[in-house]
Amino acid sequence: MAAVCRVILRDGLDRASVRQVAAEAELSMGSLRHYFATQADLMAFTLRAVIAGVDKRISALPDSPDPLSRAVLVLAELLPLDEERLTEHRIWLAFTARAMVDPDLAALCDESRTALRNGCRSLLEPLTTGNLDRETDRLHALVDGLAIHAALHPESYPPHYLHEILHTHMSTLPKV
Amino acid sequence: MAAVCRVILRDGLDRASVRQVAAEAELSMGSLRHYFATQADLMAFTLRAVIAGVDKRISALPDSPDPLSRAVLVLAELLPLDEERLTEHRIWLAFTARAMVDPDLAALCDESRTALRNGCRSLLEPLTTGNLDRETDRLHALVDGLAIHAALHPESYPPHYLHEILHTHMSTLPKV
DNA sequence: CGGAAGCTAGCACGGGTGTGCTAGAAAGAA
DNA sequence: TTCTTTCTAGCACACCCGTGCTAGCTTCCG
Repeated sequence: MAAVCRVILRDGLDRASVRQVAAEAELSMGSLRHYFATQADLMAFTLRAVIAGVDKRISALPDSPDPLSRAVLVLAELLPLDEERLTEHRIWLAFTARAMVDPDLAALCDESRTALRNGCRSLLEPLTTGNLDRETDRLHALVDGLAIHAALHPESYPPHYLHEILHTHMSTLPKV
Repeated sequence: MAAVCRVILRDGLDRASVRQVAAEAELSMGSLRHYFATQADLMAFTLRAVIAGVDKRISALPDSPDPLSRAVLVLAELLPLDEERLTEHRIWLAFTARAMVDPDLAALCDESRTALRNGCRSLLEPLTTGNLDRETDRLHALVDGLAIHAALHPESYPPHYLHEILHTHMSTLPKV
C-alpha cells in the first residue's frame, strides 16, 4: 500500500492513522475499512508487502559463480542504494522501533530478521574459515548498521561508498 | 526522567503522553507541566539526559596505555551489556525512529551521532593503516548494528559474545 | 506575623483517533 | 427485469490527547 508508505515517510508511523491513509489514498474511511478491518491489519499488510518486495528482488538476482561477487551483489540489495530501497529502509526502521512494544509486529520482524541472518550465513560459508556464527552476526550487524546510517544520512553514504565499505569488510574476513 | 523511560519502554514513544508520564511519575498533569512547558520539552530533556549519561560513563573510563584494549573498553560501553545500557539503547532506538520525521530530535540525534563517529575515529587511528574514514564508518555501523540486534534480542547476544564479536572486528582491521 | 515565590491539582476546550454501524451506489448473475 | 454481492460513503460513539487556565497549597524570607 503505497499510500501508507507515503504517510509513514512524511509524518511517521505514529501519525499513520486510518483517516490519514484514507485521505492520502483518496478513499473514504469506510472504503478503506472494507478491505482492512482494523488498523493493525493495514499495518501488518504494509509491512508484509515491503518484506515481500525485498525477497522478490533478491531472488530475481542473477547467479554468479564467484562467491565473493555474489555476496557483494546480494548484500548490496540490502543497502539503500537507490530511492526505492531508501524508502524501504525507512519504513523498516519505523516498524522495527514499534516492534519493541508490539508483539505481533515483533513476530513479523523476527521472521524476516532470521531469514536475513540465514542469508548472510550462506553467503559467508564459502568465504571464511573463521567462526561462522560469529562472522554471520558481525556481517549482519554491519549491514543493518550501515543501512540505518545510510537511511538517516543518505548524503554521507553514496552508493559507491557503501559498496566500498562492504567490499572492505568481505576482503578482511578471517581466512586460512 | 526515569518515568518517561519506563513509559517508553513499556508502551512506546507514541504512547508516552503527558498524561501517561504524569501517572507513571505519580504526579498530576499540572505539576509535570510546571517543569516542562510542552511535551516536546519533556522528550528533548529525556533524550539529552540519556545522551549525557552515556557521555559521563565513557569519560569516567580508566585510561589504558594499550590502544586496542582501550578501544574495546570504550566500545563496550556502547553495547547493551547490562540492563542499564539495554534500556538506553531501546530509548535511543525509539528516538532515532522518530527523528526521521522530527527535525528537532534529528538535530539532537545527529549531534551525538557525530560525536560517536569521532570517538570511533580516534580509537581507530592508532590501530589501522587502512583508509581511516572508511574504517571509521565500518566500525560505527558495526557497533550500531550490533547494539540494535542486541537491544531487540538480548538473549541471542550475551555480553561475552558481543565482546567476542567486537574483538574479532578489531583484530581483523587492515594493518600494515 | 505577612507576603511572595514555588509548587500542585485539576478543569475545560478543541481536536484527532479507532471502530461499529447503516444507507445507498455499482456491478454482475438469474 | 430483479436479486445479490461487492463496494463506497459517512455518521456517531467513546476515548485519549496537548495545552491554557485558575485556584489552592506549601515553603521560606523578611
